[in-house]
Amino acid sequence: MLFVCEQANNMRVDAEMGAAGAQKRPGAEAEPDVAIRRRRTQAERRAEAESRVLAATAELVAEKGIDGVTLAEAGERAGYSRGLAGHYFRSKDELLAAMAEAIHDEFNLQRRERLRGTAGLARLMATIDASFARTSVGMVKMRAYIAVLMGAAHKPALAEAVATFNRDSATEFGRVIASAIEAGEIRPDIDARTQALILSAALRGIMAQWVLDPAGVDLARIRTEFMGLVSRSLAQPRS
Amino acid sequence: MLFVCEQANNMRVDAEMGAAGAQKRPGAEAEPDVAIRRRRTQAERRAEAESRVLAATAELVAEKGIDGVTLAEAGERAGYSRGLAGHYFRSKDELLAAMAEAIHDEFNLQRRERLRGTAGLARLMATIDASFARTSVGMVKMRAYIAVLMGAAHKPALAEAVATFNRDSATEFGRVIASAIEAGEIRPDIDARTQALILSAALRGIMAQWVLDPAGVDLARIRTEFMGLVSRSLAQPRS
Amino acid sequence: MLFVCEQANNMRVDAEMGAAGAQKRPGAEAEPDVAIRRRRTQAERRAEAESRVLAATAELVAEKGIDGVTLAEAGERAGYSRGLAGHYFRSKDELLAAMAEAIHDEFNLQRRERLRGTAGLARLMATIDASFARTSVGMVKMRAYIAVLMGAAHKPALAEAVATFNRDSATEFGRVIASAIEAGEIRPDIDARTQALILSAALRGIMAQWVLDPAGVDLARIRTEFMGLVSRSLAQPRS
Amino acid sequence: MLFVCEQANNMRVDAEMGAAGAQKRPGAEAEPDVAIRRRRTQAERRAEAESRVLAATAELVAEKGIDGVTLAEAGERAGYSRGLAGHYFRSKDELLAAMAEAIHDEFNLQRRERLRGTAGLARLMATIDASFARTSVGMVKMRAYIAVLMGAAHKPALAEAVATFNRDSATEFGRVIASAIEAGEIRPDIDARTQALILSAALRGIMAQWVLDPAGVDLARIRTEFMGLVSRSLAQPRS
DNA sequence: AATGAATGAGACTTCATTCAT
DNA sequence: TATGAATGAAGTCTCATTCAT
Repeated sequence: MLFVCEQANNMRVDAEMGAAGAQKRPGAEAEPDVAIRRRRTQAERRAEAESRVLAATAELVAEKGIDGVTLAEAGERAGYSRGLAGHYFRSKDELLAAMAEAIHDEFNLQRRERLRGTAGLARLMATIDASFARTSVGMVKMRAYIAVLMGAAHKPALAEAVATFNRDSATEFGRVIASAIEAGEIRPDIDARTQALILSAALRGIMAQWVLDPAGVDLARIRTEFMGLVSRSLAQPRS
Repeated sequence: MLFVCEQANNMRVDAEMGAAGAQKRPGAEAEPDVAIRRRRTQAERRAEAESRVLAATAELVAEKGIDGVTLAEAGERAGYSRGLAGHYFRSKDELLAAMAEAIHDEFNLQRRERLRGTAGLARLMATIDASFARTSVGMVKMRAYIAVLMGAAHKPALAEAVATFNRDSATEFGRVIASAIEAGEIRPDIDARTQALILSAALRGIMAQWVLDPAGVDLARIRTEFMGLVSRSLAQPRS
Repeated sequence: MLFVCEQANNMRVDAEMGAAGAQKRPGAEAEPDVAIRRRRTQAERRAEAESRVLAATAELVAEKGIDGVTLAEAGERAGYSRGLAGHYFRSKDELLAAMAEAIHDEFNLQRRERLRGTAGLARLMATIDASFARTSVGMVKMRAYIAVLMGAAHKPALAEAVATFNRDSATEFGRVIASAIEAGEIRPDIDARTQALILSAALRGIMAQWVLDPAGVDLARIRTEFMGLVSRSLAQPRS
Repeated sequence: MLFVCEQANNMRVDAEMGAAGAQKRPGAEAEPDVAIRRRRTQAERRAEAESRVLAATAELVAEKGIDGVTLAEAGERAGYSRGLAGHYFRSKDELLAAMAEAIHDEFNLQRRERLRGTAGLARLMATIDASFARTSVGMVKMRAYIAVLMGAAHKPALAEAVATFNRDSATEFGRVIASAIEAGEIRPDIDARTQALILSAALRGIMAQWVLDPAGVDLARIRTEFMGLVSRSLAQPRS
């Protein structure tokens, strides 16, 4: 099971190639093609290995929690050696931060696709729907995501990443709500920023509850009821 | 099992002197009575020491997370020896479970007091309000509480306790909503059980967000908006 | 093979007992004798174990150098578990620092005994002689000592200890030379401080050479020649 | 094998450009000549790269000690890749041995220049002076030199090199002293070989002390006092 | 020739747990 | 009962070394 998240990995690859380009070593000028092809291949191998390690890390986080992961197991689960994860990410914190970013990027990608072409209240609903839709990719990523969110309380390396998530999420919701208010589709007597935070936090709480007890949480029903709750609560009342 | 003292760091000496004071109360009496009183004193000491250890554990969980706690530090933070926590609770898992129970008991006590004499929609609102009110005791317990909730995903010892929390919370909310529906104060076209789960999870999500970023979360405002959101959404519409 | 160095270990023991005394635990007042005897026994065991670990560390340093020592091996060589050295000294740096101090203390003790009742030029000669005499306790300690001295260049934890050694050595030599000058036994046209540094450093260089190549260094002959060299060089010329 | 460049951190680009400049010297010629020139260029590049790696290694040894050096860092510090040092020298031991030899060669070169045209006691003094003069090239090489000397105790790869150093140094001093005795400039009642060892070891001890604590060691003053000490001690007394 | 990807061994360090006092 | 001594397992991290490109 691999991460798609081409952004995160490509960025890494780009960085490497950039560095390699700047550091042209002697003897490479004669056969630039060969050199470039060689490096690309190395870089690709590395990118794929990193991707696999991140995916394996997510699995392990989902299974054992943030503190249950070990660098060695992440490497092995990815099909490599015990030392590889440490070799790439230097420390457990960095590994976790990279994993968090990868998941976040993937979620963002999904959300953007779902929101394409929506606006106003419909866009807000689509945003909420996208949160529930994430669960369709399976519980592993969601468990890892939730674990990262909570782990931020004690791991500075994660706190940074999570702060970004929060900013992104809050501004996204806030913008949508504000524009729906302007469009007259959402009642103007609410505070967009506060509502955004409430919705974001509530969705996370629901997802957390789901990953903790999938059998006890009927997610489809919750999705329906939650969206009804929100629309009844925020929709502009008919005058 | 409740926390007795808010400040876990009181010098142990104080505790001893308190106990000594209690011991010297009356005059001299017959043998059996002395034995009984002595035993009571021992039991009291033990209870107080346990209580302090649990409070210290909660502090440490709040600071460092479930996995950051160590038995030795729990004992020391409580003002006792490195070995005491292990001596009382045998293992780290049992210590954590006991701590979780203690926090839950305390929260329950608070809630019951707040709900006394309410009914229907008002009782639902009071229940929600009680959740926010918990935060007034400070962030330490709430952080520990959230940590326990999330830790349940990977620690069987906690899973049991958290399952109880969930049952309690869901039934409490569910009962209140159902009775409010019966009373005609809440619209009947919602599913009480699902709404209960949503509210419970949403509140937890909000609390989690708060403990993660207290400065970024205006809890008072959220309380107002959230209660408005709920009442608009659930209240029986005027026909 | 144990360190004698009662000072270092006693200090540790005292500290522990002092702490224990201050931290009187409840229930201990009734049988102070038992309590004290218990603690003393524990403390003694601990002191002996520490002493053995330090001696084992010195052996290992002599064999493999500062960086070749491992905490685990120090514990095992001392006849305990792999974890003990780490348990006592927390870190490799602290272990090495403690070992350095122990050796220094032992050397100081020896020197003081040898100097008892000497003065003037004779005292200077006795000081030099004491340096050579150290070698009689075997090469292990001397190798470890030299290793510590040089290791100070890269290990802050050792640098501190070695700075003390240097101060001690320089002031000792300096005082002796200065008083011999006053007594008219050493020519006054030399700088006592500089000569002290030269003698101290030269002796260390000789010892280093010896531990590096014991077969190639005839220490007895060097002792004679060196003392002749110094006395010819420093003695007050007959007018 | 000598160090070519004092500043190891010159950009590699400079080296390349220098080589390129050398390559463009004359005009176009016949095939074989071109081949030869090319090969010479390759060899030169290699020699320069090795030299830089060795210089970088000396820097790192000076900073972090023998065990603190890593192959990767040696390559990078020299301005090349992480793999180069390992590629050239196969193993860390060989790298260190090569570095030791390079430093020794450089020191020997300096000494020979200083001794040119001296004889007898003056030559002995010049030899001593040369030791102090080494310090003028900066502390880096001297620190590395001392580190190598001490490292020989535990690293077979260095032991061989250091044995050579010792032989060279002892024979050099021994020869000079013996010839000065023959010339009647040094008293005949000393043992040349032993004195040689003493002087050599003493100088090393002084240098070690200096690199450990440059601020606390007034090298100029020590040089003066030490040479005075030696000349007073060894010079043939006027009959 | 040169780079850097990958491995695996080993050290430090931290604790839960057991046990002696 | 309470303390803390001692063990040993595990995890993080760092590198020397090998190997593919």
